[in-house]
Amino acid sequence: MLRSPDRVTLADIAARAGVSLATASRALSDSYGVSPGTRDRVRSVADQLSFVVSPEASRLAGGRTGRVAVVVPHLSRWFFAEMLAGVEEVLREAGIDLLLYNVDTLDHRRHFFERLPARRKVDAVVVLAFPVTEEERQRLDLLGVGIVAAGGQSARYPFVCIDDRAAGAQAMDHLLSLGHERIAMIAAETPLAPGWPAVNRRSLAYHEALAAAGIPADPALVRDGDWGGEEGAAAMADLLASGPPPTAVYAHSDEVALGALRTLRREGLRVPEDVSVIGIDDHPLAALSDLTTVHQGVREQGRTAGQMVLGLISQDPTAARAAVVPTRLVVRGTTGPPRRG
Amino acid sequence: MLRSPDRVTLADIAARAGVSLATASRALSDSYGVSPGTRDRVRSVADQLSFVVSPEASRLAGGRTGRVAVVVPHLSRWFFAEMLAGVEEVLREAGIDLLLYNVDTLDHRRHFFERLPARRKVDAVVVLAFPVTEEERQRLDLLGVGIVAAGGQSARYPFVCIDDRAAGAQAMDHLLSLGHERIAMIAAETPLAPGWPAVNRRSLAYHEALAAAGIPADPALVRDGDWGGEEGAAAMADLLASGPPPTAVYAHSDEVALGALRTLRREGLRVPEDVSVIGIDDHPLAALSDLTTVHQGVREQGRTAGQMVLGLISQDPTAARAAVVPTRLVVRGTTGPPRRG
DNA sequence: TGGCGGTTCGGAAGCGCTTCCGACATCGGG
DNA sequence: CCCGATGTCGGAAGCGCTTCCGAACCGCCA
Repeated sequence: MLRSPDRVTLADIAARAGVSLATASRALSDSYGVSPGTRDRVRSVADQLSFVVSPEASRLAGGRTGRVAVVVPHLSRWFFAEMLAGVEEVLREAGIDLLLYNVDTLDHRRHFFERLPARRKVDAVVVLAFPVTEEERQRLDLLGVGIVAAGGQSARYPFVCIDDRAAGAQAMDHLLSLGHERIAMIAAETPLAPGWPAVNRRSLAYHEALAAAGIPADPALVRDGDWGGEEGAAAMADLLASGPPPTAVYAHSDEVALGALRTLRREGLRVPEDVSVIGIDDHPLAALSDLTTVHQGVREQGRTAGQMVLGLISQDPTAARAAVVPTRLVVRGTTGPPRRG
Repeated sequence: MLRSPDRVTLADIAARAGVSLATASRALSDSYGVSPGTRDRVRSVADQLSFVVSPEASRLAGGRTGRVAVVVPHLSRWFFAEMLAGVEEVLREAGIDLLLYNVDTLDHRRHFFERLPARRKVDAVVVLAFPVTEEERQRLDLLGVGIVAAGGQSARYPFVCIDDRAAGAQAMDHLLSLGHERIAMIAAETPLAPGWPAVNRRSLAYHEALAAAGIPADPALVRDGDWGGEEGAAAMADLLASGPPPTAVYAHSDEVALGALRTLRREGLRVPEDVSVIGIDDHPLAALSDLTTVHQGVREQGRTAGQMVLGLISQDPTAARAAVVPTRLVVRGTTGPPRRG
């Protein structure tokens, strides 16, 4: 049995503070029944020795794990990583450790929900921007801990997200106010997340805005694809191949918009003179392409989700169960009025 | 059938297998001194009840934690997230949990090394693409566990990275072979990582390539900045403001290159007709801007790092202590021969 | 002054596992 | 046929903590 270099235990703290093991434990875990004086004394001794309770022992003895699992479907995409960073920030400040589970393929996803590797290891779970199926929800319930959904609603869990319908409306209104009428939409759908409500609501906004402007929707101007840039490029190519180009393109995400941009440029179309393009996200690299977009505070959503988790863990009944963070239009260089003619 | 909370213990397994607790433990952990027959019997009982040892109890009793910490300086950047995904992939397959620590500011970094939140919680640590100082190395040693550096060498830890000098040479050779002579360099340096060797070696490649081609280096064509796109844009602007434009720009990263690209376009310079631009990374979004670059297998580096960690944990003396993954030039649309004249 | 409810604290029993140590059986060689 | 080496296994002692239970003590009212 190998011993770690530092072997300060609760017993040492208790001894130095002149209290029993039981009291020391209560003092550190902020339990009921310890006088403020004693508590502070124990705490200061612990701080002084930079002592932290062994999570293993604590958990084993029936306490909390001090850990939260975050399940993320696509780690290497900015949106997810950024939101994860937000969650991490809050948890770190609270001294909670973050267990990461990436489920970027259907196989991994199935594996995760079948084996439930987080079982008995965490006090709560954050489901990052993907909708769980009913079956998965049942599996997750087996963990017996609180769950929050970040970046989208899911299975009645407490959630934090943006108003996708409003975001879509912001994008469409911008295009419409510039005078566009022939507006294409490249909708994003991911095989990992069939039926992700965000998509539908962003599509809904498209149709609503068109209707409100008295413009008949043309199904030939709508394409579906995955969230990636290459998919956006392909959809745009398909759009161009099958008829006269639209004067504007509303993409469900910045990555998709960037893909569309590349296709347009390769085809010799000028942006925004010939075609305007708008996305949603405000991806930092999209700014480098001068993409007009709708900004959403991704990191902020992550942070809010982190706070919700903290509330769940501490059983705080006043903790928020829903949060919608606002979005805002960011006009850059890829949108302009349509050409006269 | 899995119940929550799952209350099957080793004792149950032992009883059903007709052995003692001690033997059951040995059988499951593959220790010495158990006959093959007994071991298989215990294992099949465990499988049948889908039993897994409680990591808490196991660790408390002197076993491993089954956890690895990954320290990453900038989660939301593709490079780091992608590499993290690689590490996660390997660890997940091995049944190891991944504890994430993001240290994206100097404060967080100091906090991490001072408090060592990973203390007593992990079997190994992966330091993701940032160099630790001597002082930090000493703190890290306090953890008493193995450490591997991914995405760059650091403090004599086992490492996996690319050959930055070779990568830089690939980029420079491409530019030179196109006939460029007036080549600018936008070097990246991050405040989080002073003296990061990758930078120096990418710069070294610049000077070596120039020298080998018999072209005198012009200090006026070199700029330093952070890794971000905005910094690249600023550096490019500065470059343009202070003299006749170069015919080519060698950027230390794709994000920097994308920034330079934006500045060039805003200034009305055509790419690659007027100015060629090359980066390093092969960022997926850079492909959407048709950026010529040097590809590095980021995810692969992460996976390799994950395997090194596994080797460390299992005390495998044959485990590799160093890996250099190859890079390759990817020619796209932002480079071409210089204009005649 | 006696008794009572409330507060603060200590003793001690585990939580589920690993591993030291020693018991026992078996087996080959002298 | 006996003895020690070898191979298997069980008993039991923790690992560091939480929490139940009850003891001690406080102030207060009758």
